[in-house]
Amino acid sequence: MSTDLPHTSGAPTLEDVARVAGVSRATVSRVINGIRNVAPDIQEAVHRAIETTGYVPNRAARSLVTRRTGAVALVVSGAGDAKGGEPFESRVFADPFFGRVAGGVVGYLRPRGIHPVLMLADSAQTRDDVVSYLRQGSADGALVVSTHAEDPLPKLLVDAGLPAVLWARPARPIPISYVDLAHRAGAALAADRLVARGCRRVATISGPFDVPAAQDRLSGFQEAMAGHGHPYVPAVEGDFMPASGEAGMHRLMKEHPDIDGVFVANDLMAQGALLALRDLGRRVPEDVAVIGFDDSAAVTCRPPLTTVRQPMEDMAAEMARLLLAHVADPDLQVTSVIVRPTLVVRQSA
Amino acid sequence: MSTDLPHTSGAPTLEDVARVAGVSRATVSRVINGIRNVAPDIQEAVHRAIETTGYVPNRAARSLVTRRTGAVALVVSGAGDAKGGEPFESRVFADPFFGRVAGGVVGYLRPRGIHPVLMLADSAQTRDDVVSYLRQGSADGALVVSTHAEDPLPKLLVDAGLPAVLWARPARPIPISYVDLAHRAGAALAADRLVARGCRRVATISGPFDVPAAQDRLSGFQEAMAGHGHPYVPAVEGDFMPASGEAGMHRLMKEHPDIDGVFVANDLMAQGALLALRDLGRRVPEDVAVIGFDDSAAVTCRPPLTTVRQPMEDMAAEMARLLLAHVADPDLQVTSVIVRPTLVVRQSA
DNA sequence: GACAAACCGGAGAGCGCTCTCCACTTCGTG
DNA sequence: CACGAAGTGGAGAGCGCTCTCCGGTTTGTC
Repeated sequence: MSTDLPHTSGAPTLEDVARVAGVSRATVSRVINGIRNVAPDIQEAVHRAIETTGYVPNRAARSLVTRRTGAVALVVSGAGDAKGGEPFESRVFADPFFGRVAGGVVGYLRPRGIHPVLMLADSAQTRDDVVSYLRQGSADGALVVSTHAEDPLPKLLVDAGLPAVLWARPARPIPISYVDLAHRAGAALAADRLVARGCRRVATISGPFDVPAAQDRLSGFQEAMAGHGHPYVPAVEGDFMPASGEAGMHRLMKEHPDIDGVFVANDLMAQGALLALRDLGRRVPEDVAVIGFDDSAAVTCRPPLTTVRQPMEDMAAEMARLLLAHVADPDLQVTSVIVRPTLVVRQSA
Repeated sequence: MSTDLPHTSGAPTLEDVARVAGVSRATVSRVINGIRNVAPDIQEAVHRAIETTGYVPNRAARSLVTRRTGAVALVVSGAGDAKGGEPFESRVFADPFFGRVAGGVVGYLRPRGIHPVLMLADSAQTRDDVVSYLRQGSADGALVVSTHAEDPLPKLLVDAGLPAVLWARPARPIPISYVDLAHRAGAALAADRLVARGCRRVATISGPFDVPAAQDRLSGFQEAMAGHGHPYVPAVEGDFMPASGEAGMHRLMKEHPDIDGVFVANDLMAQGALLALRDLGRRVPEDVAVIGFDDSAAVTCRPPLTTVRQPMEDMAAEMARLLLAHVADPDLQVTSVIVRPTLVVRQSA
């Protein structure tokens, strides 16, 4: 019969399905959303009608009434103008760190039928864009990874009453949920290992002092070394990039030629440090033991890097879980999840 | 006056703005969307009303009527079960290749106020999810990066009449727009360089034979070498990962100890090849010259890698541009954009 | 000064969906 | 056998926005 066809061109609507199934729109909606009891034979008829019409619910119409989108923003926030050269987006996404976080988020969200929207916030303008984006109901909440400590975005989100979860504790305390690593404990793991190996002259290459994680790793390491009877640990500051690890290692060896153990605040810099050590003719781990942090680039190093593993995928998944909880229950209390790192022993220490 | 306040709790709507500005909904809509002429003083009044109410248009309501979402899907498609071990999302996003593509896409899309939705398609189920996602109007089109040659997703998209643009030419010709690199020309650049340096015994480490780009790089290189009077070029197959480059290099040197130049089909494998060469005590470039491809990991190599640069960010931006054109005009003809690579000379050759 | 042409702003009809009533069955129970 | 409780499905009111008509007001032109 001709009335079985959609009445207008374009995608079939609920109305079309209802007509084909011989029921009302409301019933079809119930079947689709699994609400209340609908007699089995009618459910069956509706499913058949959906099948034959090729119906797919319209997301915009649905979220107009439910006030939910089934999307979350994954925003990378930082200072775009910090260093010249490449644009922010190139630097950010090229970092394996981001990739692993994205992987963890997607791994958790995908089975739940929700997808992350990639956003970058590197200026006042783009930060406002993120807030607007959420306010217009384009996403239900935000997962925020800040590259800079003083990032104002988290506060903007809190002030706007938008659900959000942060990667890492914010520099300035604000009422927002976050997931972080026990950096100090991780650094202590490295210190223990170095001492256990018999290293006597230990140094460290830290991350930028203005990022809390870098501070924690540094002070955690120094403290643990102090506990092992080494009150003074030479330290140089890097920027988490390989080149700074290389330069830092050179400086360290020049100033303290007898160093026999180094804790480097992330794997990327450790990679550079390894290069420097090789150039200087020092064997790793025989002459100098090296421990990295993150377990991000460890296997591609020569020798394979002993490192403090940060389970980024798990942490990212945890962020997603927390965010969905906040979205489901706006009154949910702010919480923090601190994950414990583990030491992965390979060959460099 | 009390009527200036939104009549209900929740976000202000067009209606609220209209009331405050003393005009109709339609006029506010016109001002916001910049359609037709609205008297300057009224525009002014509307803007003020928007300001005071803190109005933000509701995306769902808007796209319900415009049938546009202002979002595109960025889908990474491939075979998830190919190799055991880590889940697909971890492998994919950890690859700097993906990061650069994402960066290019975001760089182009962001100034236009549109954001990519990250999706993964690694099974029949998830491929259907992508199609459904687009069909329900959650995104206006798809940017597809396939990791596998026989990926069925592009065809599904074409069959569903959904706007989509591919990264790289599909293995099987289908009517879909794509952006690709002139791989053969790039390989020829490498051949020319090696020959110009005086290399006499040249070999190559190729990518997997089932990916078209790898084939093109291999045959393009062989052909160019033939043109230089070298009809036979020893070749081993890798999988684009560092370890396979290292293994390949060892095999090559064992079978042909007099090799003095190698073209490696991507930088990641070249990185591994460099490691192998160092282990074998060969100096680069004095004993063996090495040229990579992509310019992705080149600067972190020792020595810095001479490589064929693939401008991924530009290509990704071009994909985005093409997709938006297809979205704006559904009848737009299918096109392909082939980008020319350049040789970046560093120290390895 | 009259008439058309341009301009401006309002009314109102949906876009496709969810969800709250309500009416109608069908049971179980005293 | 009557009566309320539970279960089942329909009607209809919006969600917030865009956009087509249309009527009213200016402006230009002979």
